[in-house]
Amino acid sequence: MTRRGNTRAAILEASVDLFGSRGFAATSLDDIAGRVGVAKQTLLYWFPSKDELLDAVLEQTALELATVIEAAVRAAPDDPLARIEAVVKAVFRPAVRRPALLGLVREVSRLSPAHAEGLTRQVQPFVRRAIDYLGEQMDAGHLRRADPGLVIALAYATVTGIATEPEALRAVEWPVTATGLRRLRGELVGFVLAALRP
Amino acid sequence: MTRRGNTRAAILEASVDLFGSRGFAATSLDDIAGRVGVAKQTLLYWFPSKDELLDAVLEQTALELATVIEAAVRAAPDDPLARIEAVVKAVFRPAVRRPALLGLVREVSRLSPAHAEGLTRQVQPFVRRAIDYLGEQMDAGHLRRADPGLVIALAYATVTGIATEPEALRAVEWPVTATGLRRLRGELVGFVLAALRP
DNA sequence: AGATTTCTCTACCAGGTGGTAGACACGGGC
DNA sequence: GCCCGTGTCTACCACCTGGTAGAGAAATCT
Repeated sequence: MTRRGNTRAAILEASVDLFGSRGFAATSLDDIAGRVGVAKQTLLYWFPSKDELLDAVLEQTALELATVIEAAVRAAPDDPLARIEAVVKAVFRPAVRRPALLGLVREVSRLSPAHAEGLTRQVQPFVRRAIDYLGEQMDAGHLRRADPGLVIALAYATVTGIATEPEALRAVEWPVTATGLRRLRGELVGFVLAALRP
Repeated sequence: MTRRGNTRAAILEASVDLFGSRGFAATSLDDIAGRVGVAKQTLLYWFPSKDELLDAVLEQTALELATVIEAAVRAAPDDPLARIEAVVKAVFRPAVRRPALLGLVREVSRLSPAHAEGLTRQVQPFVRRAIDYLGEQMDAGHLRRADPGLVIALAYATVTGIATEPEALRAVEWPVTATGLRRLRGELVGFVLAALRP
């Protein structure tokens, strides 16, 4: 049929969803192929092995998230709290629309160090810049004094955790509806900002 | 050889470690058996299937954590912030000693709803009590006004996230040494308390 | 002592896994 | 018209998975 050039993209998208929700090991190539509507061997034509498919998926995910975050930072005013709020909100949107995205990032800790390192290296410059920025703002008294690196890790853990663990929300009987999620976003921002305010 | 009655316990312990670190699907019965030093069929003697093994593992984990938390709450003074600090510290210890413990709790979101529900039901009374307590303390002005249920979920996400994602710490170049972890604990407590202080 | 229960093992199986080999269809360049 | 590269397929394989059947050793009971 000589599909349009989007087979590869469709495979990547389905892979993000399945790897991110069920986990890498729990997802078979047949699962992905089935969802895309293509034979397994077509996957192996585009990506020589499951491992390399994973690499590509991780890279694309990191890119997507980086783009979203970068745009949010650029659009926000200079105030650090406003910027942090913008980033949290920016990450929240894709997290809700496509929960598997952050789920995949989390999956990284379960994978081989080799895969993890790739993603780590990719976010490295962002982290570096964020640490510097937070450090300055703390020195200026605009943020609570703390270790900037850890603050990033903690905020990341909070946002990612709440977005990827629907069971935690069910446990506190939180309604997973549109309005419920909007309120959740508000509370999430409130929580993180309160943790960082001087 | 008629081992002492601890074969079952050894299987459970190894299962927590492996399910919690690699994930349920990525762990085979042979992996567990190998670590315990026993044949795979011995596992299937003690637990009729991999699924029921998982159930037992989840139940035991919930019990362990509940015990630790209960003890911490009981020992802490009546002040809500002091109690929260005590709980965070109490959870931090086992989380560092045995990272897979919390990793397993997190794995729940990837499993079938049936397994998740079991654990949810088990923590239900705790959550209920915690929500009531936080609500009262917020009314009394001892804590920042927010939705008590969500605050619990958020604090849980923060603690679990930071404890189960070594990659996040590596990304911000945090030293995973004894003193590094002690400082981490301090920053974690500081973060959560700052988020909850009125 | 003999029978029974408890615990662990070896041997095996059906089904699913990631991956290989190679055929077939299509389109563009000559 | 012919060839060649691209993209997709069917057929197949070696291996690993969870799980079954049943035997054997040791302790416990009678």
